[in-house]
Order: sequence, then C-alpha cells, then structure tokens
Amino acid sequence: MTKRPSISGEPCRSPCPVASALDLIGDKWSLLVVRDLFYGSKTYGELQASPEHIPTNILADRLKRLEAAGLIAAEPYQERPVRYAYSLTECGAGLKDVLLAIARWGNEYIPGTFKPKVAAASGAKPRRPSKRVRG
Amino acid sequence: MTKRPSISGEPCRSPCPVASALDLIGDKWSLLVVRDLFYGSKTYGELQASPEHIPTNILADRLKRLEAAGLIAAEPYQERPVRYAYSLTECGAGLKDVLLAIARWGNEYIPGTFKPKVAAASGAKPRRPSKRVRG
DNA sequence: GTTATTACTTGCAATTTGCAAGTTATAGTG
DNA sequence: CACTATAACTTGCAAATTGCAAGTAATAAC
Repeated sequence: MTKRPSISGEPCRSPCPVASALDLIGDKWSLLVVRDLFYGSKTYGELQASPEHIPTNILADRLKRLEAAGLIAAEPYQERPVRYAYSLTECGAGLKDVLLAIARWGNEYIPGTFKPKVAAASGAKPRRPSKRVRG
Repeated sequence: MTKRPSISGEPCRSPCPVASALDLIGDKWSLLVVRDLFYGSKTYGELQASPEHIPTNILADRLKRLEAAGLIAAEPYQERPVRYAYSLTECGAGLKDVLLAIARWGNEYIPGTFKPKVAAASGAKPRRPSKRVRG
C-alpha cells in the first residue's frame, strides 16, 4: 500500500485515526478546498474565487498535497497550456460526513454562520479530456 | 463577549460554518486536545501524556485559546499552586460528532489506524492527579 | 537538603503563512 | 502585428507560528 504522508510530510504522529486524519487535513485550508470541490468547483480559478480568499501559493500547495495524499485527482482538460480539473477521489469524497458534522457544529455554536445547501458531488465533465503530462 | 476569535485571533474568514469552525479548530492540535478531554483527561499532565506528544507551549496555548473560544472550561481543583482541571463545555462537547466522523474516515481510508472505543464524557471530579497511560 | 513532580513559561531556530509581484501560455481587439 | 486581458501558477520575502530545549515556581518525597 502506498504511504500516506502527513500534511507536513512526516510519518503519522500516532495510529489514532483522528491524529492520522489531522496529519492530512488538520489545517486551516485543506477542508475548504474539499468543501469547494464538493460544491462543484473544478479549476484553480474557481477554487481561488471562494469567499475566504485562499492565498494563491497556499492553494497550489494544498492541491499538490491533497493529490499526493490521494484525496483529490487532477485531470488535464486542455493542453498548451496544460490546465487541470480537480475532483475528489473516493477517499476525498468520504470526507462528506466530516464536512457535514463540522457545518452542523458551526451552525449550532457559531453565531452568524449560514445554513449551507448540501450539494452532491457533480458528475459534469470538463471539456477536452486528454492524456496526462504530469507525473 | 460576542466576538469569537479565530485560532489566529482574527475575525472569521467568512460566514460559512465550515470556514468559521476551522478558524477555531482548524489546526493540527486543537481537536486532539478535545479528543483527550472526551476520553477523560483532565489535567495538563494528562493531556501532555498523550501519544502524539504535543509540545508543552503549544498545549498551554491551545488550552488558552479553546477556553477563550468557549469550547473548554478550566476549574481550579487545588490552590497553592493553583491547578486547573479542564473539561469540555456544551459547545466543546458538541464536537463529538465531528470527532466520530473524522475517526470513521481515518479508519476507512488511512491504513494502520486503530478503532477507538467510544468513551462518554466523564462527569467525575479529579482528586489527586492519577497516572493514566493511553495508547 | 537534595531530588522529584506538576504545570507551566521563555528563548530561539526553523518552518509555514500570506501578501505582492512576476511568469507562462493563449485569446481577443484593432 | 502590437496591445491588453485572462488563467494558472511560481517566486520572493516579511511576519507569524511551530516545536525543541531549557528554565521556573510551588510543593512533596526521600
């Protein structure tokens, strides 16, 4: 089985599933990227346009790490220049319950938060599927 | 006090419940402290003894922040020197579903993680600090 | 009176963050 | 063709955060 690097590239802190999960998604931005992919964002620009304004270098870094961890997949939708459409893998999509639990907690205990409409992971395909260039 | 400070002391990034929640608990350590309190840890020493070995200054900082955010409460159990027993508030205890969802996801997608026994939040008062060893 | 324990605090180097600006490739306008 | 615009990143760097190690204060234990 492939090794799953933590968010900081280190081995897992402990075999606790919570600690191991936080090694991958325990930071301020990763779950927001996952949230946006759930809501149908696909491209770098769409992810960047979210209301939290993730810094562009952080977004690039999180996309790399989440892909390396197997939570998301990058598929080129055009060449010259190569542009990628990002989507959740089954592993990443498995975080839906986590996101829902967090959203419910936020709604209950943090005043001023809105109630999100739950969106299904979109099946719409980006144009021009082509061969991979990136390893 | 109406304002809920983020983990970095800033105002919330957006009214999204997920983003707002991550402002409070979106880091590598906060949810592990909450997890340990769920499992019955009460004192600083017990929290520090967890297998992930949280740095002591980080633990002190997180306890302050989580208390300021209203997720945990610190109650003195002895004077001279003052020692505090930490416990989850209702707000902090509300994170149980979040922890469970994360643990389930970790168990399903991260190999090598153990299945935790779910422990109820204990209402027992601390007497003498007792030795606990958790794995 | 020396050592141990608990619960922290402090110092500091290294890492991470985030703002801003730069880069690369292509499209559109005149 | 020159010029502007856009999309998707990359790079530079100051500031903030992290985490290791050591220090501190109060008390108990030997």
